[in-house]
This record gives sequence, structure tokens and C-alpha cells, in this order.
Amino acid sequence: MEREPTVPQRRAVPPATVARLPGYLRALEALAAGGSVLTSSDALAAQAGVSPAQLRKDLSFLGSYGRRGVGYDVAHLREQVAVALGLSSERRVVLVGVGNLGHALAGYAGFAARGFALVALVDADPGVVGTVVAGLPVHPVADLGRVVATSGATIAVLATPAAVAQEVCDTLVDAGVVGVLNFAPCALRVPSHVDVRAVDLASELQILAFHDRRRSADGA
Amino acid sequence: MEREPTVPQRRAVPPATVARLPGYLRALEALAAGGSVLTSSDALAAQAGVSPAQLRKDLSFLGSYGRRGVGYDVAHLREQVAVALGLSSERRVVLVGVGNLGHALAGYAGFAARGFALVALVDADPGVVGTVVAGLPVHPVADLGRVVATSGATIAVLATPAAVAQEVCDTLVDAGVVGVLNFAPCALRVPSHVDVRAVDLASELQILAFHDRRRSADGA
DNA sequence: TAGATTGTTAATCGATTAACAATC
DNA sequence: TAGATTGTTAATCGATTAACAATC
Repeated sequence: MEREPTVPQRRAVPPATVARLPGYLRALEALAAGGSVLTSSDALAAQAGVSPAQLRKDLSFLGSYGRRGVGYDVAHLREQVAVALGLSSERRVVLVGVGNLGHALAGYAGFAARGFALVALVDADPGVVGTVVAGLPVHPVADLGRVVATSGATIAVLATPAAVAQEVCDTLVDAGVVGVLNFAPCALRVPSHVDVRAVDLASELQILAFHDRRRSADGA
Repeated sequence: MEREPTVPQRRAVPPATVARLPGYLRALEALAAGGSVLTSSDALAAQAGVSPAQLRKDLSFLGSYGRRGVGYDVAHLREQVAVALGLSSERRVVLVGVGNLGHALAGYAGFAARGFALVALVDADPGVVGTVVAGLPVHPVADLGRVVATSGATIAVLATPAAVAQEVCDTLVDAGVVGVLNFAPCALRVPSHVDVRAVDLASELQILAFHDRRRSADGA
């Protein structure tokens, strides 16, 4: 006799779909805030900035949470997308590099609002270590491994200079981090069980420049 | 009789390739800084964090800048990738939203170093308007269109609250902006000639959470 | 020449799109 | 029932990978 598993295990969700789920979550929250109880793939797709066909295809990897002829219950779908993303249990985040950008990231109000707990700050600068930022003390980088292990952080935000990013990343991984959001402008090498997402202002601007390259190609 | 065009026009570069070019540029700069004059697809791919096959395939869309049996001249390839990205002429950038994050972005040293000129700052907060940030005065949002037009900015960095992002974006596009780097957590609707890249901390963390979702799925 | 390494081809793989049967 | 809208299928499209001929 078969038993329903606690977490219904569907086919693997494709990476491209996973990357769009946060956008759907945001769109559902916006619709809920606007008073919508029920929505359609057309309305939700418009809010999220994708096509209705792509939205339905993406959601189909999670399960069948709509009703044909009717649409989707906003609150219920929101919950199901959150569960699919693994947001039902809190994730603990450590931030390394409390410089210009790191300071702004630490002050980001969205952490707690979205189920993430910023649990520790770490920096190499003796002038910053010991100060309190966003209500948290800044630990010395020498304590990085210990801080990660004792805080139980599994996700790290890396906002250090590129020159030390790989070294810091190695320590993070050794201490149990399995997800790294890398703001340092360099590629990181990690074991296959670790996931890295890179955010780089310069790269994004350069990609925009590519599309803008036809204009003033011969100078002014 | 055929003439060589000023800018050699090759087949269209696929979007996935364009998105990796900044990483190659960075890798080439790192190799040059390390004293390398010549490199190979193996070495360069390792530095950029991609496979040698993918690197060669990507570079093949730009032209034939290597020498079989020899490798790539680091300085020459660097220049060719920069040209392909449209970095030979300076791009002017306007930043809208000088809050927590916007302030940090304005202070980003990489703008000038990579051929981008931050030419104007704009904010809606009367307490911020008129102050000087990163050496630039902050203009009121009522002047946004005028500031963009007179400064000649074609790329905008959008760091406003989500609630006003679409409205600001519309004004930017009307004033001539063709590339938007959106830090606001919402989808933007733009005409087809405008390119939007989105960067969202919460989305990135949620994608990392997905890969971390197997652990502690049943709580602690 | 022999060894090395590119640039390209062809095969595989994954993502997107469009159409429609299922069903509310 | 008639109209609406999902979930799925099949076709198309684009991206990745691996192998190797070209050539330095």
C-alpha cells in the first residue's frame, strides 16, 4: 500500500522555472495587496512580466493549483509557490564584507519579511570589526568558520573585494554554507553541492551597453 | 566592389553569449594583471568559470581572434571583447533613487574604470534633493526628464521603491533611456527597443533557498 | 615534422511557444 | 448548456557539449 509523502515530490523543477518563481511570488503578493482573491494566468502573467503560456507551464511543474474555467486562488497559490521555493522554514544568512555595499545590504529590510534571518556579519577591517551594523556586531574574519558553524547559517552573502573572495568562499563552504550570493566581481569555484548566484553591477551595465552599442558607434 | 564596414558586422551574438562576455573581460583583465601575455581557451575558461568548449563557441560569434596551436593574445582579445560589448565609447548613466542602496551604488568605484560615466542623481525625498552624493548634486524627480535629456544619459540605474518604479521608468524611456538596470522588486513594462536587466536581492536568496530546501524540511 | 590548440560542425539537450483537450 | 480557463502535449527554437578538421 502506498503512502502520500509528506512533501509531494514531483518531477524536478527546471532551473529556468526556479529562477522565475520569485517573480511569481512577488506578483501574487502584489495582487493580494491590491485585494485580489482570485486571478487568472493572463492577469498573473501580466503582473509578473511573462507570457500566460510560460506561467502555466512553470506552475505545472509544481502541481495543479488552479481550477479550469475559474483561475487561481491568490493566497493558496502564493503559499504553494513559497513551499516549492523552500521558504516554509527560515534560512539563516551570514554577510561577509561590511563595506560600502555590504553596509547597504545589511540594512535591507526585505530579509526578515521574506523568511531570511541575517544572523551574523563578518569583516576583515579592524576599524569595522566590533562595531554594530543593523543591530548585529561585526566579527573578525579570523572567526568566520566558527561564526558560520555556531550561527547555523547555510546561505552567505559575499560582498568582499574580489582578491579575497575565493578564500572566504572556501571557508564558508567548509563551515557548512550551501548557497552563496556573490557580489564580488570574480568567478567562484565550489563543490557541486554548493550553489552560487552572482550579482555584478559592472557586468549588468556592460550587457546593457551591448544593446546600446549601435548609437554613437563612431563617437561624438 | 565590396568595402570593409567600419565595424565588422558578424552574425548576431546570442543573448546567452552576450551575458557571459563581461565575465570573459574580467578574466582577461585578471590574467593581464597577473602578467600573462598569451592564454589558451583552457586557462581563460578556468579563470572565467566556464568550459573551454563554451568559451571557444562564444568567442567564435565575435570573430577569430586566436591562433591555432598558439592561443589568444590577452591584450588583443580583451580589446576585441570590449569592442563587441560596445565599450569603446563612453556610456552615460543616470541613477534614480538615492536611498540606502542607491547611495552605495553611486559610490561604486567601478563606473569610470569600466567606461561608464555616472552623470546625474535623482531622488524624490526633499531631504535628499540638493545634497551632494559621490560628487554629484541630487536633482528632484520632477526634473527627471530634463536631467536625462540634457545629460545625454542612455542607461539608467533604478533604485526606487517598487511603487513608483514603473512611473519613473516611463519618464526615463520618454527622455531617451534605452537600458534600465532595475533594482526595484517589480517587473517593468518597456517598449521593445528598451532593454531591462533586473537585480533583486530577495529573488536571488529565494533561488538559493530552493536548492537548500531539502535540509531541515521538517523543522528543527 | 610533431605537438598543440583553435574554430566549426553535428548531436544532444533544455526551454519556449502555441494549440487544444479537459473540465470547471 | 455555453463560456471560460487550466494543464498538457507537440512543435519549435535556442543553448550546450563533444569531437575533430584546420592550422599554427
